[in-house]
Amino acid sequence: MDWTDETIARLRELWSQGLSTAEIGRQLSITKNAVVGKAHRLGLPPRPSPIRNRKVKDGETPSTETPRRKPPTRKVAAPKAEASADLLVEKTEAKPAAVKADTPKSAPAKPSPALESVMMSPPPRPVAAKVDSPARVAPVAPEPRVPPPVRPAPPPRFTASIDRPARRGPSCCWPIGDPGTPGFHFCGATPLPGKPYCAEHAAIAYVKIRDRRD
DNA sequence: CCCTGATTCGC
DNA sequence: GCGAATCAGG
Repeated sequence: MDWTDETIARLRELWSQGLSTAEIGRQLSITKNAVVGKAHRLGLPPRPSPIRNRKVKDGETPSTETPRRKPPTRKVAAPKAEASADLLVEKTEAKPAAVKADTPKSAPAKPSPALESVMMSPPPRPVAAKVDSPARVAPVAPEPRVPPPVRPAPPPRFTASIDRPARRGPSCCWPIGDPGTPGFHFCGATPLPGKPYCAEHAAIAYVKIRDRRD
């Protein structure tokens, strides 16, 4: 994976948006492992893990709770046939679980799974018109759809850090270019009141399905 | 089983 | 530094 500043920026963006690692990976055409790994290396704020923290309480009794970690049976690649009889099994290195005090980070309000699903799942990309469903005529919907892949969610409290347009305040988040190609950016124009897109892109975004009159 | 993120560790 | 393999919880 070529982690250019561009891709990293997008990773951070998607990560901050609360997308799942798998979802980010799909958009970046990489595996979720790569996403998570890179995110950690970048020091991105960890998001609520599905698994419980091995220990959140500092005053726990290690008597019964021993960091029983399964011996990592790495078998990623065929090991070299260097079998030195000298080195025997004797390196039983027990690694105590890191008992670092959890950082008091206030939990960011993350969008509901259902909500983010509804705004992420069916993304007929306005960009990179890839046709995977030939039968995409018009599912019936009296209300304006939100096809753009990027979330129309309100901008997070992060005024900086992420690749927000230079100008502050609301900006059109219509994606310009294909997410995954250099030069990708958001429109950034002044959006319509109450809309995440500018007038130009809102017209595209909120396409009326009832275009077809039969 | 599916999903999720976290961690490890060979490369 | 990278990420597949693996772990582990829901």
